[in-house]
Amino acid sequence: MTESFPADAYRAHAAMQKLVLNQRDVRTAVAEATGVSFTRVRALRRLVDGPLRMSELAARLGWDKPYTTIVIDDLEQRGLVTRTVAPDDRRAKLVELTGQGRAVAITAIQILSEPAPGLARLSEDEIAVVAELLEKAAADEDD
Amino acid sequence: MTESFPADAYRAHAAMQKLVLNQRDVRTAVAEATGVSFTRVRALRRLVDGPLRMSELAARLGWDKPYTTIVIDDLEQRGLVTRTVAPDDRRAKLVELTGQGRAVAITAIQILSEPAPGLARLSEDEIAVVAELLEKAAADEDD
DNA sequence: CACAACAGTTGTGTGCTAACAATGGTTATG
DNA sequence: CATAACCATTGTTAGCACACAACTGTTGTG
Repeated sequence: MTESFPADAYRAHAAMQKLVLNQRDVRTAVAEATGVSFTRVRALRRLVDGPLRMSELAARLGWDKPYTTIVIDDLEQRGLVTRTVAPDDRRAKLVELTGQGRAVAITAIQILSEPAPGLARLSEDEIAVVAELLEKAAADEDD
Repeated sequence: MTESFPADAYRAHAAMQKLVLNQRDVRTAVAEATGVSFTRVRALRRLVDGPLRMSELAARLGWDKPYTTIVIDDLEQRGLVTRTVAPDDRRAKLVELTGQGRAVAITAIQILSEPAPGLARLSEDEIAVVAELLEKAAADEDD
């Protein structure tokens, strides 16, 4: 935490913030495009690789179980996920995307992965350099 | 909007998102460190360069006036800003940071400008290159 | 089979982020 | 000087993002 970065690190970080956080808040953009709040979209995104139990989902999203129930209730009512009893444990429920839910998740992913317009100011070679270096820096966890 | 970026732009963007959005949400970190919600801190940050009228502040933050009133009420009660009648127009109020309010704003700015830990994985020369290129890409508006 | 451990739900409550309509006081304009 | 335009506030309403306690039903264990 007290790593004492070189001044360029602060410049780079500030520039990244501008590029990533600029266009009137990504969360708002996702929510408007999908009609689902960003937090709920996070849940949908977690499910694209396959169904999860409520408790698994809660753990990965960092939510407590009651809150997860509320969110999934809402998504189920909207027809974006289904809840079925787990075959191996009647206590557990498997939450799974519907076709519609998958479509919403994909829309969100596309919006989130759309590069910041400012990157167009760089040449292809420059972008390649940036991509290379930043990927080295970001070898971490996920959202 | 349909600019068709090279694949590296997507890679760079994804890496930036990881770096910027990783550490358990900057907004939460700021709120916890200052005891003031991130949205309210935004108002404080707008005031570091000098007092503003309510309507000015509202316009710059993209809020409507009633909501701005609520936020400033709260900040005033906490002793972070003062409200005084504008000398040239008795309808208008000038909102100004107190010493304490300025301290909160500065704390927030420091947290927000702290580089992502992952950047430590790059050499000083690499960071310099990244800073150079990203600043070229981010020649835009503000928060 | 009693009982602890676990999965999920319900219920309650809090704070934040707004939006909109209506109102009162102040300034500019015809 | 009447009236429109403007500044800020109050009041109302609503959705969202959680947290915690208590409860039902299910599974595993001694």
